[in-house]
Amino acid sequence: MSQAETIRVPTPDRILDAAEVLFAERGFAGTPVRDIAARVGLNPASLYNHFPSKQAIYEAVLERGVRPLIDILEVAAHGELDPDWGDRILETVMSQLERTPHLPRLIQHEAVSGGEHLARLARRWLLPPYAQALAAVKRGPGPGLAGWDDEELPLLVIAWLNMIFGYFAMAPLTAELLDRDPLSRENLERQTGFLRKLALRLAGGD
Amino acid sequence: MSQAETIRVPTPDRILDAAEVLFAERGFAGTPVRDIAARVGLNPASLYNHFPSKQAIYEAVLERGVRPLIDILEVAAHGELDPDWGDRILETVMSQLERTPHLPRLIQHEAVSGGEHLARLARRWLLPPYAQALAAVKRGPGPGLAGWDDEELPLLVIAWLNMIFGYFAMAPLTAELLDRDPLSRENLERQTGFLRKLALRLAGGD
Amino acid sequence: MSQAETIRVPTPDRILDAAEVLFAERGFAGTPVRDIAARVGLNPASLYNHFPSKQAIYEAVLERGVRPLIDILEVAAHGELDPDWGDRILETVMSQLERTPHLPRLIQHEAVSGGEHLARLARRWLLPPYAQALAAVKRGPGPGLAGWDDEELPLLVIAWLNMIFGYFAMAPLTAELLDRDPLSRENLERQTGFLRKLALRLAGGD
Amino acid sequence: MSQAETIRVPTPDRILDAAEVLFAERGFAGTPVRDIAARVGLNPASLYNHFPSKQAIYEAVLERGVRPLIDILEVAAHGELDPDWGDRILETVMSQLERTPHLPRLIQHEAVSGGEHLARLARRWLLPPYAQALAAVKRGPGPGLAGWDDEELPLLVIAWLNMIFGYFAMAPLTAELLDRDPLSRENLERQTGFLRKLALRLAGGD
DNA sequence: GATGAATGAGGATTCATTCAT
DNA sequence: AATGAATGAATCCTCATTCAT
Repeated sequence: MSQAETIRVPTPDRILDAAEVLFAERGFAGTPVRDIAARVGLNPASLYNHFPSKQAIYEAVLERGVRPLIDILEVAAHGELDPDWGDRILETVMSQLERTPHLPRLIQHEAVSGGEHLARLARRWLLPPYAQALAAVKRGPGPGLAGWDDEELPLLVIAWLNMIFGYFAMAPLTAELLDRDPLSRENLERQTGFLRKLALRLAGGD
Repeated sequence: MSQAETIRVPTPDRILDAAEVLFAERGFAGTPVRDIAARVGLNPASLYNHFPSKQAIYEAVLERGVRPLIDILEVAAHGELDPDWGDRILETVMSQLERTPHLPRLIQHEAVSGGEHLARLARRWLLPPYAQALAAVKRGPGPGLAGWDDEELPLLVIAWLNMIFGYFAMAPLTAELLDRDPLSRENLERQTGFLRKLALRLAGGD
Repeated sequence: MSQAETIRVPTPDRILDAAEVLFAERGFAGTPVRDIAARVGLNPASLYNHFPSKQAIYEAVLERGVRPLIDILEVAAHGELDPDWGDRILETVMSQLERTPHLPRLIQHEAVSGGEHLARLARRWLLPPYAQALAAVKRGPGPGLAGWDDEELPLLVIAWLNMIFGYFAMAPLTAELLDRDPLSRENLERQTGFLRKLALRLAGGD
Repeated sequence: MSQAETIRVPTPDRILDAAEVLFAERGFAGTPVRDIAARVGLNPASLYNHFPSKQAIYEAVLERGVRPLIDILEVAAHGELDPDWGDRILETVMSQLERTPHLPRLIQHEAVSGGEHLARLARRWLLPPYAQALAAVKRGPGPGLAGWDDEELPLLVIAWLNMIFGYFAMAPLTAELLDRDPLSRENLERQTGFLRKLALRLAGGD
């Protein structure tokens, strides 16, 4: 346990850690390389010993952050479609996002920008899980999806994504509105419970 | 009719038009004044005849875009709470956002950044309508809000905002995912219908 | 006449003047933009109001310097082939180079580097006059070219160019060797006379 | 014979080999240490195990390249002044330059720059052979130097150097103009023959 | 109102060099 | 003898802004 303190996090990871926070807060253009370096306690030039460019850092941050989510969805997509299927995904995703609470903001930044980044981002990372989610929803897990047309399903998935990611991405704003920290463990659990309830209603099975 | 062509849009408005698009696409930091000027067909220096700073342009864009939304909510808050209350707001908001489709992305940029901008933004523009929306929901419009606790209502409002605004803000991404333009009149109407249906379910009145 | 003093040299020209000297002295890579700006009495950023890049400045310097030489050769190529033809070219070229004594060093820098610059340089500026010079020599001006094979003529032209340009380009070195300024009017005249005499010998018509 | 392949060129020499090419191509300022290292297949830091600085590498390259030329001239200066004296020097120099074809470009770079390097270069390496060449010419080797004034002799020597070195230094340019490799054995022999013929004419003895 | 020119501050990145390993 | 990581000083260039015209 005292060992944990002496574990040396490799420099590239420390760079990505710093960059993740800053990119999430201020976006790509709003984040000077210098600030990333300062946060790592490094000279800006040193970053270039580990990454060839700011752009590369950005992409590495995205890759590193999105990967676990994709894995979750992939596993879920191949898992059993028992009645708790939806709950399990929701809970896994929420607890993963709790670990990387900056990621949704980063993705939001990206999505909102709609630049070239996005194209690659969407094709490489978002399209597959989106397709999986859609497929899963169509196959109808446990509670069923009574009352939704097939052509409404994509909108449902998107609305769902907006609710989950939006909650994290909008955290700074929500904090202002609610006057409390939306990312605290307590509030995250409340939000998870809320979303589960909401899902139930949307599934419309009751 | 040929008059329409010769209508001279005042320069400040043309500046705000250009800035709105660019700020929405690339965020504040990612948008050089030069690009705004170029889009208006103006020398960068000329912008300073109309606005004192880039920052001022940004705030004017926000103000101009958010104002109508606030007005809508204010009117709605004082209007009659007939059974169609929710539908009317939804439709008015959606059609207003159709006219300024970049605005949600701008707000997203802001919300996601959580910088100083946001504080003012929230206090001046978002808190009031949020409070109104919350109050309205609590008073229980037409269909009622069966089954939600009082402390869940804020989360419900936020989720609702995320769904509405997210649809617009994520348009560039959604376009990739759905392979069609989410902001076309047809798709906007579909989304409005979808949200109405969704609201019904959330209200839980069935 | 006192008017001449008050003539304002346009800033772009002043930039090119400064750049010409520095590029000739230290080459492209060895010349910081900052130094060019300082020589003009300008902030480095200001250069970019007149030229889009350091590279563009470099090319403008070359273009501006080489143009008159090309014009000379073009005129000469179409002029009469009287016995003094060679002398006239030599004298015109020498007096032109006297006015832009840095140019040969610049060209030397370029030629010696053999990079992409050179390819364009050669094709656009040097090939035509070279071809003209070669053609002129072949048609045999006044004194004739007794004793040289056709296939030796290109080498003769090149050797000739090396002698003319080399004298200017090597001036810093020659100054060391001769212990006097090779670019002084007096020495330039001596060199011109020398080259004329040398040309006579090479032409072989003794 | 298979031994030739396994001969281990000492690292310092491999460094100088790489540096010679790059310095000749791009000059001192235009050549990053990193590129030299890469060409040797070494880490940039490793160069500093063999040379104390980039500058030192540069000077070592010059020293190594110029030394044989100096030796040639020294031998020649003390050799017999038989009628073939000039031819012998010419041929020895040409064949030496054939072995280090980058050297003239390097010297050109230096000469053209006229910086501090040059001063030392000239005093240490160029002045002595220049003086020798001048003396030799004055003493009048074989064919004699009919028709040149004493004060023209330095110019003659310089012109001569320009022709010899220029041919190598300008090779990249000449290749463009002549559309063939000026440094191929065949063309070098042609050039040697051409220069011999030219020397004869300049000596003016016929 | 519009603009060309100017500029201080800052932007990402490169460079030569050092040093612990 | 080699290297990965670090760094201060530059390097080219962009940016928001000012000001005289």
